[in-house]
Amino acid sequence: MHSNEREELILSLIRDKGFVSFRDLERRIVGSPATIRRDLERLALEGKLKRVHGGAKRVDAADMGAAPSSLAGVPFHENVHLNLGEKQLIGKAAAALCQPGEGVMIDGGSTTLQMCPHLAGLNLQVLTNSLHIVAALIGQRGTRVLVPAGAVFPEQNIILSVFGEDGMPRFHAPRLFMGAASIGPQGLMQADVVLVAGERRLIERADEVIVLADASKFEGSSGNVVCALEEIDTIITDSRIKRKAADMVAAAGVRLLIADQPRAVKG
Amino acid sequence: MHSNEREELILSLIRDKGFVSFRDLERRIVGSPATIRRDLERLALEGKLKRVHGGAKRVDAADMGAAPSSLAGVPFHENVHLNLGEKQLIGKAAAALCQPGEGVMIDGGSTTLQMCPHLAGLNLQVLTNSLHIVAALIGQRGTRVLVPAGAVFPEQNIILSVFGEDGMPRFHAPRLFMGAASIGPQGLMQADVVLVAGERRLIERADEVIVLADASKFEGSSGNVVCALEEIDTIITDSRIKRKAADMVAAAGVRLLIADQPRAVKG
DNA sequence: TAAGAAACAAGCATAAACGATCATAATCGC
DNA sequence: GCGATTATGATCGTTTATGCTTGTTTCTTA
Repeated sequence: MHSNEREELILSLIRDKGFVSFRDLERRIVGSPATIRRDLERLALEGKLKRVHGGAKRVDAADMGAAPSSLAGVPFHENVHLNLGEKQLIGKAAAALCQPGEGVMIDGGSTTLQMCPHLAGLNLQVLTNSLHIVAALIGQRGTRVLVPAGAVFPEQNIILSVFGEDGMPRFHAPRLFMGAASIGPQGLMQADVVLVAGERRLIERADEVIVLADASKFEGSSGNVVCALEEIDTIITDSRIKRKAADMVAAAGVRLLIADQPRAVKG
Repeated sequence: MHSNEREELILSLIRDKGFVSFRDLERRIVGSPATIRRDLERLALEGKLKRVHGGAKRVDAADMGAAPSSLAGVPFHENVHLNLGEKQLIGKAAAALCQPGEGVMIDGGSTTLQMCPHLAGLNLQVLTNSLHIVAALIGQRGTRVLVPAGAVFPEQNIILSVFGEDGMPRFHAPRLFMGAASIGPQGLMQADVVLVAGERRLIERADEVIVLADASKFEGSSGNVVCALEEIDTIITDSRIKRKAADMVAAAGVRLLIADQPRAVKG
């Protein structure tokens, strides 16, 4: 029985009843409990199900960090579902890098979005140009949200300054958290050219640039270069990153954090 | 029987009847009383039900604490439904005052919000500090949304500049559309003092100040004065406005438009 | 108001489920 | 083919869910 078959079976069972017990899977699947667990783990990381003690269940909106605010009424990209579990772990690891009370910048993206739930209570001042991030942070106890001046770009749901200035002349932060469409030898890339200008400005204002990118981001390489690898200080990814990619990153002097293996720090 | 099944059963019973007795759950659930208690405890912690002696019941508004925006008078989401018909007419009349292609400013509020649907296709550039307005205009064909720099105030859902400047130094518009908590001899008033500073700044940037206020706004007079009647150029209201209020407005030299009787322009 | 019954909370024991680690087999890429 | 990577199976210590017991609180009713 191949992993494809198992995966299909598991997901179809969950689709039908919303939940499968581990014992049920043990009966239906030829294979050791360990294999089943690994299947569940993988599928959970991809955001296709949610693991619970004794089995697994369907993912619902509450698991995706959907913001209650009306701003979140803007349809999210399918991207949010992709590798959801990994993004949640990466987001949590990124949030752990924030010092209580400091100011940070958070760029828009489905991965950086997963930082937000973990920022409550840190009393941060968060500058972001992403309305998705604003919606996720709004109403969070102790978190102050700052936005630059500019025009709202509805497709990306971000604010970009239209005059030369953006009303945040003196803002500087110890840390900037960024997403990425892909990361390759050329550097960090975004699929959308509109994003680039805004991100360049954020980079200039940060002491440390931290990039949140799950392992899949190291595969393709299409897009517009935002910055070279050398400009990045830290990349947070997951353990499925290929050795080759990890070597490339290390060669550029970038610190690499593996979110799902907190102790394993390569580079 | 797994915790998911139990959870689903409990919540569905509560959804249907508003209450489940503990004995009822004991009969339906295979498991010890302790397990059921723990389920109820957990669900109550998640806010999905409210525990009462002998069972559990649906959570209602009284259990959820004061709504966050209720600090500023009537909560926004309730306010939206109040006098909705009049507000829609007033909003439509206000939108009719906009010239295609021009830049306008729209202050936050449940009445100004009703302008938004009628602005599509006018190719306006709208500066607003209200995230509610942003959400309503976003994705609208031909409308460009501008926001000032600043901190997001979650209770009012608006952006207020925190540094001296707001990144819109050269912005000036022929028209500003404002809401109001009440209008009296002292002038235009808002229930929330936080709103005042932001609105003052908008007023300074406008050639013409247009206030959207249904007739009920002329009754009470509690709040903080934003500007005197003389600073207002136009008020759009509905035909239920009292003669006395209309006279007061006219005496201040304000143009009064009646939204539900387009031809009747008093003053 | 006081006694009895029901409901409840807290602590403890146990078995199932879990995560981590290592070893082995299958697969892939050069 | 050979090394590297990946998938699988087995083991072990830890965590979690559940059930039971005990003592306390709350409701009922006489």
